[in-house]
Amino acid sequence: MTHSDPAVMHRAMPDAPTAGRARDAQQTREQLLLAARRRFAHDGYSSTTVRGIAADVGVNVALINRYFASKEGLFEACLTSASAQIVRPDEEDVQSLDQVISSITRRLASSPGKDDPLQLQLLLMLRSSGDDRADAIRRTVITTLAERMAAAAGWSPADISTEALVLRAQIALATAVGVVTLRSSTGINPLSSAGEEELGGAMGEVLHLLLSPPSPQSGTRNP
Amino acid sequence: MTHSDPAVMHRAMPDAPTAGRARDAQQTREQLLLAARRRFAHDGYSSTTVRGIAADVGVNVALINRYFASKEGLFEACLTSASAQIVRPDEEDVQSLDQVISSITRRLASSPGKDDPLQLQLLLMLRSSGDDRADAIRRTVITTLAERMAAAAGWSPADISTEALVLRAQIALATAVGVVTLRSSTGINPLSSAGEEELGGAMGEVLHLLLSPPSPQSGTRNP
DNA sequence: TATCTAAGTCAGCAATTGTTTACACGTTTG
DNA sequence: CAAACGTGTAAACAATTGCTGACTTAGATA
Repeated sequence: MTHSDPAVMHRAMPDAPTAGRARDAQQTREQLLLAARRRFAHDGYSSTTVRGIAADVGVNVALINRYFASKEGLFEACLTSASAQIVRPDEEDVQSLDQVISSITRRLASSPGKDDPLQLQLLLMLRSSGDDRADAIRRTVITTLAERMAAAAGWSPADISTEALVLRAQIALATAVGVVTLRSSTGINPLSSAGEEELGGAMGEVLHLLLSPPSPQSGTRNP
Repeated sequence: MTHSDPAVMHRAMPDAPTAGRARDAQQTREQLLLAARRRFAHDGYSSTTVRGIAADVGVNVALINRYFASKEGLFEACLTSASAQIVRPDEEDVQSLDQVISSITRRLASSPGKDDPLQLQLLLMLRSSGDDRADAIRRTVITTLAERMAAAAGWSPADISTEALVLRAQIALATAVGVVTLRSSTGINPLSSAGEEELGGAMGEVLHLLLSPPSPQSGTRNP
């Protein structure tokens, strides 16, 4: 069980060679954040080592503790960073249902690789470090994401008759989570090799079924 | 190849001293297996420590290496054990679709706790130790499980026209995986606190949509 | 140019973890 | 009963991990 170098499995070269300055704290900080997010999302918290992250970027391990105080702090920074991207304030307004669904299906089926932002962030939100504060962030993001989907489906906190949509939105989100998980964790086929055509089609059906208002003739049925 | 007793009761508390003999290797072996499966499924591979497992059972750590050679061996034993239960040979024949769906929804919505066999095994199949052999087992189990669902939906390896059902079955399985993951990992509501009524209802809709043959008017589709 | 601050490196510590070896206890059997 | 074997324990080893303090170097400034 002697692993040679775990770093080579993830990255071949240091991150974006954005040659600005030779010593740019801001840049290496973001490089560390990027590498950490990838490793945390893909390998989980405890399997990820700070030495591995530092090696990905090509800097010394001590920088992680300098910039993020601890491994836990780096993980939390990853969560808040991903949170800020996944639930953008400028999209606070309710999107249309078809918009939301097509966005999810498209970004979900884009590529089995883990470098798609949405897929990476979804995976990241499933990882737990055991820390209470980090877990709170994860819960908030997941809940907010589901509520946004529910809102697009017609849910309103005031209207009690639409309350069931929150649960249905969370199930819809769970479907996306499950698909991403199965595709990234186990590379089973045909799920992992499915293109946007097949996967997006079936996913669209499911999302429409769950989120479309329970009125007659709902959604597209595509056999 | 030691078959575990099918009538084994899952205990909620860490280790109930089933009074048989003071020193029963077979029994402590199974206790270790049980405790390991819980910890691996809930915490993942690398977060789980052999000392913790041994402490759950109340024995010395060295016994793990004695009975399972290594932590990796214990994990593999958990996988094969769960595999033997989740894909039982006596259910090799194709079940009816409604049977499969109701079974999944019922066992999935039973309890948010992680001690339900199906939920525990699904979580276990998502955990990776990095070992190739263990990953192969995981893939086989997931694939077989999805193919069983697809077969219940009418898939036949010979009939090329039913090929799409495999992908749809894997998406259905992904939904179950996602629900279990979200319920166990993040305790978000209302998903985590949803009873068999609400959760089973929506899950049944999704599974029927994905697995019902695309013929006219299939099943109940109205919430 | 000389200097000062920030950016980064280096070596090592303390704790944890998987694993092994030697030993003790209890059960069976001659 | 006593030897023999199986079951379990205790202590320690080697490797890894997160983290720290002292040191070095690059880049800006006076």
